[in-house]
Amino acid sequence: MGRKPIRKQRRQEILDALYRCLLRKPYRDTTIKDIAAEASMNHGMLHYYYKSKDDILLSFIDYILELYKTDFAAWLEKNSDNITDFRDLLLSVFNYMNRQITLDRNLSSIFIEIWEISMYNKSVHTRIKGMYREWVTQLTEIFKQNTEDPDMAARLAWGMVAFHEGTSMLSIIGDMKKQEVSQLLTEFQKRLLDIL
Amino acid sequence: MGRKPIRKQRRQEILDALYRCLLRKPYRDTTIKDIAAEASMNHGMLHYYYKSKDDILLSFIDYILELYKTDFAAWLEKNSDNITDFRDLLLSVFNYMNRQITLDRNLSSIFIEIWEISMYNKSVHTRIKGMYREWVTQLTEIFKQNTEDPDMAARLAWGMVAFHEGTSMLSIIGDMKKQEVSQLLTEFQKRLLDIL
Amino acid sequence: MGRKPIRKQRRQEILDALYRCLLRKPYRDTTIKDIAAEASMNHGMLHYYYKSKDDILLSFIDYILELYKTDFAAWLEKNSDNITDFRDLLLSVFNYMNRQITLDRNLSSIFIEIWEISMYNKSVHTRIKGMYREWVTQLTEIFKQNTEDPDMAARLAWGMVAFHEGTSMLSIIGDMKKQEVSQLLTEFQKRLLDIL
Amino acid sequence: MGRKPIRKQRRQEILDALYRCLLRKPYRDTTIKDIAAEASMNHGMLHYYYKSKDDILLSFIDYILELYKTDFAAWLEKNSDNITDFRDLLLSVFNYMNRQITLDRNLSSIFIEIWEISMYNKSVHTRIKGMYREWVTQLTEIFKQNTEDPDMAARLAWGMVAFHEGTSMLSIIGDMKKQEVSQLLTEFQKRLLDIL
DNA sequence: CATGAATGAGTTTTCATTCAT
DNA sequence: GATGAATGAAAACTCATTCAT
Repeated sequence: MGRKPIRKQRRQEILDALYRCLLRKPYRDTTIKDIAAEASMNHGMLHYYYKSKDDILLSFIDYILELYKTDFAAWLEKNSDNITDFRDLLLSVFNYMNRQITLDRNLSSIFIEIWEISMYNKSVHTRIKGMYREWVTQLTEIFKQNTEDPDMAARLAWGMVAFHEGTSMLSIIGDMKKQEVSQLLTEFQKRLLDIL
Repeated sequence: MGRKPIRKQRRQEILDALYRCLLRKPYRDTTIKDIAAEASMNHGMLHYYYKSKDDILLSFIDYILELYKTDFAAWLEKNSDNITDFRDLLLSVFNYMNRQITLDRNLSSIFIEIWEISMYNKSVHTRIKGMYREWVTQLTEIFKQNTEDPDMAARLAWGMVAFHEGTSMLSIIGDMKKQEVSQLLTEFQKRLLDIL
Repeated sequence: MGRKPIRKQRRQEILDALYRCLLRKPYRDTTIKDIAAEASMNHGMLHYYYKSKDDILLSFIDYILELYKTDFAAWLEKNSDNITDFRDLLLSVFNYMNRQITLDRNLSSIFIEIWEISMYNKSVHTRIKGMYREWVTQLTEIFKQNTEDPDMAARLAWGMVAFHEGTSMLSIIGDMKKQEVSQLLTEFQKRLLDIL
Repeated sequence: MGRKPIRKQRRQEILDALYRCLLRKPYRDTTIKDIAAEASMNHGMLHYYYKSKDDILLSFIDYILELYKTDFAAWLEKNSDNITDFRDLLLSVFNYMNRQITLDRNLSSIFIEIWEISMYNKSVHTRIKGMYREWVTQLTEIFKQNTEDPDMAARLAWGMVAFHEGTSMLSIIGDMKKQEVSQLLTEFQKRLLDIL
C-alpha cells in the first residue's frame, strides 16, 4: 500500500492535461503529443500509463462524471440531513446545481464535447446515460418528499435536468453573460418551487 | 433554363450524403471518401463541387440551419395570421416545435454534433448563435402579445429554447421513447401556458 | 489551303498563354486550367489541340527557340549584306543581342525556366543545345572574317554566348537595373572589339 | 556530449539525398518518398526532421550556398595572406573557381535548378542573390588591389561571375567536354589578367 | 521510468486526362 | 468545335503506436 501512488498521480496528471486541452481543441484534434506537452511529459509516457489514446478518453470521461456525480451525491448526503425544511432544501439544491454545474463555463464546454463523443461511442454513451439517470433519480427522490404524484416528480426531475443542460449549452453557444444565465435559472426555479 | 441544375443538385446530394454520414460517424471521422461513397460519387467530385472538406461543412451547416430556421419562419408567417386566438397560436407553435424539431431524433443527433463543432469553429459558432437568437426573438414576439413585461417574455423565450434543446439532447443520450419526450414537452408547455 | 488556319491560330494562342503563365509560375505549377484561362479557352480544348500538357511544352520550346534563332538569322541575313565595315557589323550584332535578347527580362526569365526543363527532358535538351550551337556557329562565322585563328574565333563565340547568358541570368537573380546590365555588356564588348 | 548528433546527421543525410535526387529529377518532380528512398529512410522521418518539403528545400539551398560561399571565403582567407604577388593571387583565385565550381558538373546542374527555383520562390531568391553579391564583392576587393578605378573593378567582378555562370550553364547544356570548358575559362582569364 | 527515433496506415487535396452531351 | 462533369492516380502531410536505448 502506498507503493505506487506515482502511477495513480501520473495518470491523473494526464487526465487533467486532457481537460485543459479540450478547452482549446476537440478531442479528435487533440494529439497524444498535445496532451503530453500539456502534462509536461514525454509522449511515450502516455502509452506507458494508458493503453491507447482512446483509453485515456474513457478514463477521462469516468473522471469527469465523478466530478458531476459523486460530488453531487456527497453534497446531497451532507446537506439533506441538515436541512429540514423542504423549501430550504430545494433552494439549496438549486443553488448547488447553478453554481457547481450549469454556471461553470469550462465544465459546460467539456460536456458539449462529451455529448458529442457519446453519440458515436457506446461505452461513453452508457456511462453518461447512467449519470443522467442517477441525477434524475436523486432529484426525483427529493421532489417526491412533497408531491403525491411520483410520476409527476420524475417528470419534473427530467425537466429540470433538461432545462439545466439546455441552458448550459445555450449559455456557451449564445455567449451569454453569467448574470443572464443566472436569471434564467432563477426564473425557472421560482416557477418550479411554486409547483412543488 | 433548366440547363445546369446539375451543379446545384450534385452539391445538394453531397450535403445529403454528409447528413447520412453524420448519423453514423462524427464529422471529424467522416472522410471525404465516406461522403463520396454515401453520395455514390467519385471522391474527386467533392473537390470539384466544393473547395474543401470544411467548405462542405459550412454549406451543410447553412443548409441545416435553413431547415430549422426558414421553415419555422415560413410556418409562422402562414399560421400567425390564420390563428386569432392567442392560446391557439401558442398551442400551434408548441406543436410545431415538438413535431418538427425536438422529436426528430435524426435532427437532434445532428445538432449535438453541430454544437460541438461550433465550440471550436468560429464561423459555425456565429451561424448557430445567430439561429438561436433569431428563434428566441420570434418566440419573444409571440409571447409579448399577451404579456406586459417584455423582459419576462424574452426570458420565457430563452427558457423555452433551452428546455427544448436540453430535452432534445437528453432524449438522445437517455434513449428516451418518443412518448416520454412528448410528455415532458407537454408538461412544460402546459405550465408555460398558465404563465402567459 | 487556308482551310484550317483556325487550328494553327488556336495552337498559337495556347503557346502565348503558356508564355504569360510562365512569367508568373514555373511550368510544373502551371496547370492546364491556368493556361486555358489565360487563353480564354475551355481546358478541354487544350487536349483537343494538343496531345498532352507535355506536348504543349515541347511546342512551346520550339516556338521560343524560333524567336531566339530564326529572328537572329533573319536579322543577320538582312544586315550582314548591308554593312561592309567589319567593326560596324560587330557593333550592330552586339547591339542586336543586347536589345533583343539579353536585356529582355521576360525572355531571360523564360530561358532560365527552359534551361531547367532541359536538364531533365531529353527532347528539350536536344533542341536547346542545337540552338546554342547554331548561335555560336553564326557568331564564329562573323568573327572569322577578321581573325586568322578559326579556333580562337570559335572560342570567342562560345565565350560571348556564355557571357551573355550568364549576364542574363545574373540580371534577373541580382535584380539588376537595365542600365547596369547594359554597362556590363558594353564593357565586355569593347574588350572583345579590341581583340578582334 | 556526442549524445544527439543523430538529429543533425539525419538532417544532413536528407539533404544529401535531395542532392542526389536533383541530379536525376527536378525538385518539383522529386517526391518526399523519392528523397526518403534515396536516404534509405521511412518517408515519415522526413516530416519528423523537417517541417515540410519546402523546409527541406530551404535547408538544402542554405547548405549548397555554404559550399559555394563559406568554402570560397575560407580558401581566400587562407591563401590571400600566403600569396604576395598580385598576379599569383589572381591565378590562384581563378584556379579555385575553375576547379571547385565551374568545372564541377554536378554542382552546375544543381545550380541551374536553383536558379529556376529562385525565380518563383522569394526566400530562395533572396538567399542566392545574397550569395552572388557576396561573391562579386570579394572579387571586387581583390581586383581593387591593382586597379585605380573601383567601378571598373566592380564591373570586372560582375563580368567574371557572369562569364563563369554562363559557362557553367553552357557546359551542361552543350554537353561540353571538361577540356573545352577549361580552355574557355583560361582564355577569358588570360584576357582579364591583361586588363588588371 | 524516460526519451525520441521510427513506422506506416490513412487523410485531404490536386490535376491531367477522358468523354458524354 | 465547346463544355464541364467525371475519374483516379499520386502528392504532401499527420499521427497513434512501437520500441531500442
